[in-house]
Amino acid sequence: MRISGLAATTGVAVATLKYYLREGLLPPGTATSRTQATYDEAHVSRVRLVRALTESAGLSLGAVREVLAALDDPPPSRHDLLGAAHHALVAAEGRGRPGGDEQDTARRRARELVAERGWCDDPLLVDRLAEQLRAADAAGVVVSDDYLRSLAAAADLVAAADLTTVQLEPAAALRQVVVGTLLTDPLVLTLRRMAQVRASQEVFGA
Amino acid sequence: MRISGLAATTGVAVATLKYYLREGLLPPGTATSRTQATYDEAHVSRVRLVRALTESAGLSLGAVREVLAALDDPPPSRHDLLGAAHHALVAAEGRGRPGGDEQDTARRRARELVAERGWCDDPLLVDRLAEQLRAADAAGVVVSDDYLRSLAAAADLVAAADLTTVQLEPAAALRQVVVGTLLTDPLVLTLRRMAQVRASQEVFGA
DNA sequence: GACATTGGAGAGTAGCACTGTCCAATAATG
DNA sequence: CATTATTGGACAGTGCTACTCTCCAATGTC
Repeated sequence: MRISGLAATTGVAVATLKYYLREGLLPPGTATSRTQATYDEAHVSRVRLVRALTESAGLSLGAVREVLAALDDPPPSRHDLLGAAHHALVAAEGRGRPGGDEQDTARRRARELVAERGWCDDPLLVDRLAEQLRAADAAGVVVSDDYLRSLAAAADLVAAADLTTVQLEPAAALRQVVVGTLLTDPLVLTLRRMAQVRASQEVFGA
Repeated sequence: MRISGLAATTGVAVATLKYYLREGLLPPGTATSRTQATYDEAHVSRVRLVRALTESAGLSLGAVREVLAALDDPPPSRHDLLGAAHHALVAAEGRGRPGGDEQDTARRRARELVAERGWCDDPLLVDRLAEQLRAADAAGVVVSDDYLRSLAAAADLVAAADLTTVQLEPAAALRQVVVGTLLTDPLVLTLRRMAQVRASQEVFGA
C-alpha cells in the first residue's frame, strides 16, 4: 500500500500523513525506489492510534510522541513494566509547576490521603494532586476530606478493573495499560456525567 | 482596588485582565472617572475561577464563557437546576461529530449500558460515550462489557459522593456542581493513576 | 508641575496542528 | 513509447487560541 492507500484506509489526509512522517510519529515505509515507499498494517494501526490519542484522549502531538517512544521501547522485565507505563502516562501529561508556599497545605492533604490509602507516594503524582486541590480551593470549591476519600475509593475500584485487562505478554500489557488508560480517561468522565444525572433525578425527583 | 491591584492579588498580568475584560469573561469594574475603575472581591474570585477552569480543568476560554454564562443566569426552580448544570457541563466540552455508520455498534453498546444502569439516555452523552468506545476500538484497545460495567459502578459511587456536596441554595448548588465537577475531573484521573500504581505493585510484587 | 498609571483599542506574537504548493523522479496507462 | 498521474520530500502558509505589546489621551500621585 502506498501513501494514498494509507490515507484512504485511515481517513487521514495525505498531507497530514506526510506531516506525521516528518514529525517522527509514523515510521517511514519501506522504500521501493527513490520516490516510492509502501506501508503495511502496522502503519495503519499506528495512524489510528495517533488519531485516537489526539482526538479522543486530547493529547498533543508532543505527548503522543512520548507515549509512542515508551511503547516502542518496552522494558524487558515485568517488574519495570508498569513503572514504565506510568512514567509514560505522567510524561504524556503536563508536569505542572513545583508549586509555591501556599501549595504546602494542599500537598499535606495529598500526602495524608496517599498514606491512608496505602498508595505510592510518587512525588510527581502527589504534586499534581496538590496542584488540583489548590486550584479547586482557589476557585472556591470545597473538597472535604470525606468527599476526597469517596473519590479515592472509587479510584481503587477503577484501578482494580484496569488490572483485569492486563495481558501477560509484556509488550501487549504495556500497550493495554498506557493506551487503555489514556483512552478510557474521557470515558470515565462521561460515565460520571451520566451517573450524576441519574443520581440528581433520584434526589430532586423528576 | 484598581486593575494593577487585581493583577497583584491574582497573579495575572494586567494585559491579560484587560483581555478578559474585552472578551467578557470579567465584568467591568465600577468606573470612578472616564479613565479609572475599581474592582472588588467578586472580581478577584472571578479571575481565580477563570484561571482554575483554564489551567486545571483545561477548558478553552470559549468553554469558560459558556460556564460563566450558565452560572450568572441560574434557573429559578431547583427542578431545572441540575439540568442547567449538565447543560453547562456538556456545552463546556466539545459536541463531537454525530458519528457515521461504523459508530452504530458502539452506540448500541452505550445504550445497553445506560439501560442496564437505569441512567438517563441523553443523546449527547450517549453519542459521546459511543464515540469514545469507537476510538478505543479503532486504537486496538479492548473494552469488555465486564470492564465497562466496573467503570460504570465506580461512576455511580463518584456521582453519589458528588451529590453530598450540593448545598440547598440554588445558586451555590449550581456553582458547586458545575465548577466542582469540572475541577475534580482531573483530580479523579490523578487518583486513578495513583490507585493503578498501588494495584499493580500488589499484583506484580515489589 | 513632573511623572506614573489607567482604560480602551488595535495590532502583533507564539505555539500548535495541519494544509497547500512546488519539484524532480517514478509509476501507470494508452 | 509518449503522456498523464502519483510519489516522497521540503518548505511556506493558514487558522485558531491565548495572550502580549504598543499607543493614546485622561487621570491620579507626589
